[in-house]
Amino acid sequence: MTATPETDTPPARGKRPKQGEPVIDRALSLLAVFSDRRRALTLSELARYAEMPAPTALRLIARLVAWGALERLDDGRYVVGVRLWEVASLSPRGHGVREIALPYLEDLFEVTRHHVLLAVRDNEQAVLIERLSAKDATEVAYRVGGRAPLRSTAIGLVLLAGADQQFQETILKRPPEIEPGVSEMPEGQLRRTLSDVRRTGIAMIRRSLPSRTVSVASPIFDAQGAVVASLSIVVPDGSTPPNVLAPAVRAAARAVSRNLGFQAQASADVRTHSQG
Amino acid sequence: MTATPETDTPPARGKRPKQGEPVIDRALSLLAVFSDRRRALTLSELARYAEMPAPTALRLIARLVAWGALERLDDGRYVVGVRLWEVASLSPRGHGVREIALPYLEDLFEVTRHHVLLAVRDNEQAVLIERLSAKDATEVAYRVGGRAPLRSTAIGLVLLAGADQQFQETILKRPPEIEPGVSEMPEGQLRRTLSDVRRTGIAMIRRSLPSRTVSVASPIFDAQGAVVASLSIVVPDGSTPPNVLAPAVRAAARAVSRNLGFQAQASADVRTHSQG
DNA sequence: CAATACTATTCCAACCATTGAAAGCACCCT
DNA sequence: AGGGTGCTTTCAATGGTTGGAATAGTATTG
Repeated sequence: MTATPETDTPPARGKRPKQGEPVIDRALSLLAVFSDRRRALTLSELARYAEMPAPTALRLIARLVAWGALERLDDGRYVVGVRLWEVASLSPRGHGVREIALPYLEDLFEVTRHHVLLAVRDNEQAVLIERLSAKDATEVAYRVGGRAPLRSTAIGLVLLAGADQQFQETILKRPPEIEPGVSEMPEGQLRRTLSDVRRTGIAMIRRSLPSRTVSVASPIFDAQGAVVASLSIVVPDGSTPPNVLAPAVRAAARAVSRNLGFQAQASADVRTHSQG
Repeated sequence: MTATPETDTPPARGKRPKQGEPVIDRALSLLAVFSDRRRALTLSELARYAEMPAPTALRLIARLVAWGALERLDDGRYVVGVRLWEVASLSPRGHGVREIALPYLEDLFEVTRHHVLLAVRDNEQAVLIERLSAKDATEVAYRVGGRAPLRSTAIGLVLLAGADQQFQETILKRPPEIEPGVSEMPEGQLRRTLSDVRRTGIAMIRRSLPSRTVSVASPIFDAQGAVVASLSIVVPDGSTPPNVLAPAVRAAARAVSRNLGFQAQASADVRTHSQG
């Protein structure tokens, strides 16, 4: 124990690395370290990925564990806790829509026996809120809680088509990302597609990875007529033809919309549409 | 909330009231304010319920919103954000079990067309992880993300019966809570019931509120043979008799267990059981 | 239409929770 | 035994944090 008040003890003081960041941000960055691939992490892993010293990480984690945001496994690793999940279940755009939509998703699922998806938009991506899949269903690209691109998925196109003009322009201007298995559309075609989606209430996309599938999606509106979510079905390419699926998907989406207080308009275009 | 000023507040000396609490705890206490009844809150509501000055609350909330843990509505109120939901979806005991169990829940649901529930234990309560319900199903007491007592629900009894001895004793010693609609068991009977649940793999409870229902639940085991979740079905009293439901519920629960890596033992008692 | 009441936001100087290097433990592996 | 890795505790310096006060905005009332 060095308890001697030294006078000449300025031992090459290293700069405090990342001091200055708000505590909450640090705590949240710890949570953000968790991902599909990283569901259980050790202290040092958390500290490393969140870029902070181990003692700091430990202190923050201790608080998070005490509250229940994280849980500690027997082997010492940390995982996201049920308490956090519990609070998160109050997210209107998370479990909120889900709760209302689920019965209709189930109906659609039972009839078709194919993947049924529900997603909302968060920033520039679609977040998968729910997915019903048969045990023996074809492989599917995205998991619940995961994110999907807006431009290259049916479920994303619907959300993009329903977003405010300004946001759409931002995305449209962006150079197409290259994603394997889907053919990205040039800006012109994308514009036309979005317009079609708005008009018909249906988006359709074919992709070849991870397996050859066709997706058909339709928008869910809230009471104000805004697109709040997107409902989609994914079937193996070559099984049920899309034009047969479309009415079922649209009907399911409409049913959910109605349940959200949306008054189906007599007019064809419910929302602002750009050009004819 | 009756605003009683001088409850435990020290002499109003103009001193900092509650300074000294870790920032994270405060931030988390803000999250904890949200509940089934309080899904959208104003700044002042949040500050009031979390017991902190408005400026402090605002500052913390700002960070939470920036990260996406909270979202701000057009009317200025705050709700739990999708980003938080996204991270929470990585909770092994939350979405984790759910993901694996869902297909089997669906099967059970389709066959029976009654409420199918999935829950895990968190502390002294059961947390509802999933609930499948028909659109026209009977009213049910608990919602997904909500909590249910261990002693007076079938789904809870299963979790209690599967908990470690020490925890069980703690609960058993506790005086029975009075919950309307269910008859609480005295300690002796409860002990016998728990033992039965362990032996048979089935818990059954009848309740009269919010409607007359019968619940049948069965444990889900992980690879180590520990009870990690509980699967239950809730039917209107007088419809399908419990002894008909039991096998179906047990089978579904076992199917999930197997999927979790549980090796069904030949022996009857898989886990430590107290006394015969 | 002013008065009242409430909520939201900005400011800022005092202050205490926060910080991370260092050192001590506890386990591996070889 | 020795080297390595990861976890935990300690502690003094410090800068993020704090909340009263003031201001602006908004709804309600007389």
